[in-house]
Amino acid sequence: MAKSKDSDKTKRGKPIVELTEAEWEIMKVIWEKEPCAAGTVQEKLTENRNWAYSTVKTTMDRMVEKGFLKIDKIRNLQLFKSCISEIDAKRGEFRKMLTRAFNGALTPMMQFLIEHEGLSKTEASQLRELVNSAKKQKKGKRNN
Amino acid sequence: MAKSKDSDKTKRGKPIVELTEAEWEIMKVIWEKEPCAAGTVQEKLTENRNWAYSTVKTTMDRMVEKGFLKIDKIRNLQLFKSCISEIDAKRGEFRKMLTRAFNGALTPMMQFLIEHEGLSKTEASQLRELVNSAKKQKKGKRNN
DNA sequence: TGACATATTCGACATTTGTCGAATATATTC
DNA sequence: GAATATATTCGACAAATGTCGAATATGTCA
Repeated sequence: MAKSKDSDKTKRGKPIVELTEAEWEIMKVIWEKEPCAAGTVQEKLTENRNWAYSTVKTTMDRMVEKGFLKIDKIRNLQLFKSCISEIDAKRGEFRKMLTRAFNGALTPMMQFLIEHEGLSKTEASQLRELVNSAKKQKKGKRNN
Repeated sequence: MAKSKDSDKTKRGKPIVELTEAEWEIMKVIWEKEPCAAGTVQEKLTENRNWAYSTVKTTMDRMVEKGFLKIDKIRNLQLFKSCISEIDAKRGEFRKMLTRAFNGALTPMMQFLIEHEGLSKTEASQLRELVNSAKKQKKGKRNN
C-alpha cells in the first residue's frame, strides 16, 4: 500500500513539493530537456551558474533520493527524468509563501498586492480579464 | 554612509528580506508583542512549537546579527524589537516565490492560480472587487 | 544574607544545502 | 590494445539552520 511519508504536509494525497534554489535551477533544465544526462544539465546551466560538473551531479543525485528525479540507465549512461511536474513545483512554492506570509489565505495576499505592491493599471486590468475568463471557463473544480 | 550589503538583491534601496521558517514564527510574535523578552516569545510559541527557551533565544540572537531584530537592554533584561516590518517580510516572501516559480512576473502567477488552483467563485469575486477598488484609490505609486 | 527563580552566555551537535576534486569505470578511436 | 575522452562514484568541507543543555550572572524576598 502507499504509505504516507513525513514529507506529506497535507496528510492526504500528493506531498507538497519544496525545492531549494539550486534544485529549481536544475528542474527547469530537466523539464525542458528530459530525459537528459547530468552533463547536459551542467552545460545548459553555465549560462547562469558557474557550477562544476560534480556540483550539478551531486545535487541531482540528492534529488533522486528525495524523489524529485529518477534515472533511466542505458549502459553506463544515466538519463534523468522528472518525478514531479512543473505545476506541482509552482504549487508548492506558492503554498509555502501563502502559508508563511498570509496565513494560508488568498484574499489577504491580494489585498497586500494592491495596497503595498502598487499594482499597475496594466496589471490590474490583466488581472480583471483573468478573473472574468476564469468565471466562464471554470471546468468544475470547486464551487464555494 | 550607508554602504550597500550583499544581501541587497535589488542593488538599490532596502534589501529584500528573507526569513526562515523559525524566523517567521518568531517575528510574528515580535510584531504582536514588541518590545518583548525572549521568554515571552518562547511562552507564546508553546502554542505551536515545542521549543526550549534556549532554542528560541539562540535563534533570536542570530536574528539580531542578521539585522532583523535589535535589543534594548534594561538592567540585565533584554527587550527585543523588530528592525523589519511585516510588510517587508511579506514582500520578501512573495518576491522570492515569484522569482523562483514565475520568472518574476505577476501575470503568469495569476494565470496559474486560475488554471490550476481552481479559484472559487467567492475568491474570484473578491479578487474582482479588490481590483476595482484598486483602480480608484490608487495613490500614485506606479502608472504604466 | 541566603535560597530560589530568571536571564543570559556559550559551546555543541545533527541536518541540509552548496560546492568540489580525486579516483575509478567505461567508451571511443587510431 | 593503449591513449584519450567521458561518466560515475565518493568522500569532504563550509555555511546555514534547527535544537539544546550546562554554566554563569542577576534579581527578589523572607
